[in-house]
Amino acid sequence: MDESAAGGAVAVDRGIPFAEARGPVATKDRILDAAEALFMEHGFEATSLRSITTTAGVNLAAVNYHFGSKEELFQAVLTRRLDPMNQQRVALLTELERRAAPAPVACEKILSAMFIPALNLARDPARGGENFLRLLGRAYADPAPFIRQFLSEQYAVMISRFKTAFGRALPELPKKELSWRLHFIMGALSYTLAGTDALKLIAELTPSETADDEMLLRRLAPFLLAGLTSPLPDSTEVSRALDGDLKRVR
Amino acid sequence: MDESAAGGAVAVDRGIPFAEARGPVATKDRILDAAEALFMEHGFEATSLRSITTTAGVNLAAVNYHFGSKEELFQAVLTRRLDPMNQQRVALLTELERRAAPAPVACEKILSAMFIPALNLARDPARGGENFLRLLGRAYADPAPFIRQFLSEQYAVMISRFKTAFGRALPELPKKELSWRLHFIMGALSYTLAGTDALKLIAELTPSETADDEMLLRRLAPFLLAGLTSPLPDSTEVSRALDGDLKRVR
DNA sequence: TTAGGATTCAAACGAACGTTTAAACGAGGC
DNA sequence: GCCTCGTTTAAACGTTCGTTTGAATCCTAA
Repeated sequence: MDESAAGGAVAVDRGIPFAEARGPVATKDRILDAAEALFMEHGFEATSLRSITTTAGVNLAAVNYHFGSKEELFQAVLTRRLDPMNQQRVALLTELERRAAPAPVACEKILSAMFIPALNLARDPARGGENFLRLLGRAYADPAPFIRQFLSEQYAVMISRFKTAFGRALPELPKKELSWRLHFIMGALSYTLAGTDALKLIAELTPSETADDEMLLRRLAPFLLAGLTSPLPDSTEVSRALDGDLKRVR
Repeated sequence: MDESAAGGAVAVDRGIPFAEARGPVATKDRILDAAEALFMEHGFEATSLRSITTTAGVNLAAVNYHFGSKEELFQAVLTRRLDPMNQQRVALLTELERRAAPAPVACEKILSAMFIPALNLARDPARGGENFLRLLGRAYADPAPFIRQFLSEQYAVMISRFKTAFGRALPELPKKELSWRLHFIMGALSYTLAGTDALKLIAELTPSETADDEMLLRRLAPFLLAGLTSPLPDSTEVSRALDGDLKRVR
């Protein structure tokens, strides 16, 4: 069953194959679209296969037939958009490095290579594309082991490349500090993209404002660039403020 | 049933009440401790009441008897630690404002008033306290409506106070921009505290490093301060880099 | 046209879930 | 002593879940 499913996937991806189109959209794509929307809205655990197949207008057993399991379906939903995005990120960075060589690429350029593919994804006219980033942001924080492992593998190559690039752009910054700042950047990015309504309301931002991914990333990028290029933490004011006030509170 | 549960809670919180202690720890607290640990590890949906009551060593029906429902139990788990933390944040800020008056409190001081109570929570010797921040970070990204609404209400007062303080410290910054930056700060903070293993590994940080909440917040605070106090986004390099490169990629 | 593999379908499976029930328990007050 | 009431207990409730089954259906290739 796994064999047939994998074979079907290859055939579908290559365009109109032999005969598995049912109506305007093939079953597999209908499932992916419905799953993407529902996973995004309710999360992985709270989304049932029955709601997915009902929304997609396909039989309940179709998911297990085409994808094997609910977990594999979730990974397929992520892969469909994540894989091209990360490939585009690496391609952009490679092009930037080629142009700047032998000098290192500037920090703001490297950051833009991370953000532009995310922007393109946010503007994908394909159904659900404009909200996919929310699903991605939520997946980052999901405790399910299979999701965490999947994301680790998906991002490993890209993060490694960007870390090297940032290291060249910021030679004076210790490697460990760079690791932390990259961690913070990925955190702020994914959290912001997840766009939970809870804290949106707290920040007194209207839904129409938070729904505009492009404006969101345009504001986030300078914010993160400032943090990334800031002086070492031990010599800044907050650390001293923490030191002074902690003694008083403890 | 709700009445009796509420009455029991008050009695327990006041110390050793009439006669509801069963062993060293009362039933309600045993449930809260077990629920906190399991919710933290598996999330809300993936944690069953049976696993909680088994871990706590109490009867399955005890949760519905004492808390009413699984959702109310989750809120009780959060409230137990979140309420004191946010109250401490507001108290710290109030004290800072009293000392600085009539001048505005400096940004780094305001930030420290947000971070110090989180640090104290991370170091709480009470069982599970050191890992509670992870649960909190995950709750931020949870799509369940009752969680989002609960967090909104819990944070509304505190965020409003801090937003006003930041507004005084950064008078030249437009209100809208400040809202966004606060949103980014809350995002980076909660995401970092959630501490998903997936991206930890990506950042090549060892588990022992990421488990140290104090060091984590000490590195995060300067990072966020730099972003908070950075120049307006439209005049920075990233925005221009985005403008230039976007045309090429699109 | 026919054989055969891929796909769809209705139905059911067993397990796990949150919640409810009614009886049993245990300590204090009259 | 018995009655009361908060609490605990074992058992079962009804529902929903992901997955499996086996026959029906469709399309292509021979």
